[in-house]
Amino acid sequence: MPRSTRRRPALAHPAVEEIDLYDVLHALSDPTRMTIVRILRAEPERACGTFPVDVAPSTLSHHFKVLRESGVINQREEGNRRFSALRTVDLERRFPGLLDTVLAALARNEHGAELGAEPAWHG
Amino acid sequence: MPRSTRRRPALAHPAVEEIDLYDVLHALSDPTRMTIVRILRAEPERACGTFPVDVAPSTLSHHFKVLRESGVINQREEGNRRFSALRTVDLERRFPGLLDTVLAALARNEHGAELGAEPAWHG
DNA sequence: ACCCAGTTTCGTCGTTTGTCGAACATCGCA
DNA sequence: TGCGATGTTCGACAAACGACGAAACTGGGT
Repeated sequence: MPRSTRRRPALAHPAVEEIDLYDVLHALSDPTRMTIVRILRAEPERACGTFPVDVAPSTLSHHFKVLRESGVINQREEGNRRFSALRTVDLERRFPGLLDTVLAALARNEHGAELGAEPAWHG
Repeated sequence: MPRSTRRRPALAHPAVEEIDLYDVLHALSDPTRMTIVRILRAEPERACGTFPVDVAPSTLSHHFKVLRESGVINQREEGNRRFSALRTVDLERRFPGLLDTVLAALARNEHGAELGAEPAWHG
């Protein structure tokens, strides 16, 4: 039977020129996915199951799919596991500075609310 | 009766420190809202009804609400009209470089797909 | 051959989103 | 006082989203 004959369908990744800004922004507008991205920036690659996010495996798989199809991450299969990596070069080519700026904003989003605000300001 | 006695409820705007990154990214992940933001960057202020977006007034009102409550725009009432303005200073204070980077990315998102791609590349 | 560990796919559920039309409110003007 | 212009609020609706569990698939041991 098509046991090892049938190849698993290749993982769909958009080409660099096809990465859509709205898809990227939507992908990044979810805390779980943003956590994945933040972790992924520190390491070149990481297996799916090793992310410290508190959701069911199927949910995690869904988030990886969103990230992959939006062009934010690249997924590579190795044996049983699936490794994910940030498409930093591609993203930088398509939308220069976007990833770094968003990740810098993320850092400010977390501990920035209480600290570091000058007196008061309207604008 | 409370005709001019009752004040209209003040428009809710988040304080600078309370602007949430996820709300901002979500607000910017919609084409209609992004159009509003792009137009608003060119002019200091603009009345709601004067935006060349092809949606019903109620839909437009909804989008303005999303933009306002996420902290992207400021709305000011003047007589009958409601004027909107980008909170560029606040956004720059909260998330430095974010707005400019996203708007630059938007320009590339539109005419960038066909042009300017070197041979080919995987990453 | 078997089973286990790692992941995805499928179906479902409740919530949110974007859209609209209709009704309501407010202001300025005749 | 009434009318028109400008916007909002209130349902309604389909589509998409995030979450889950159950089932299925894959590859590596035993």
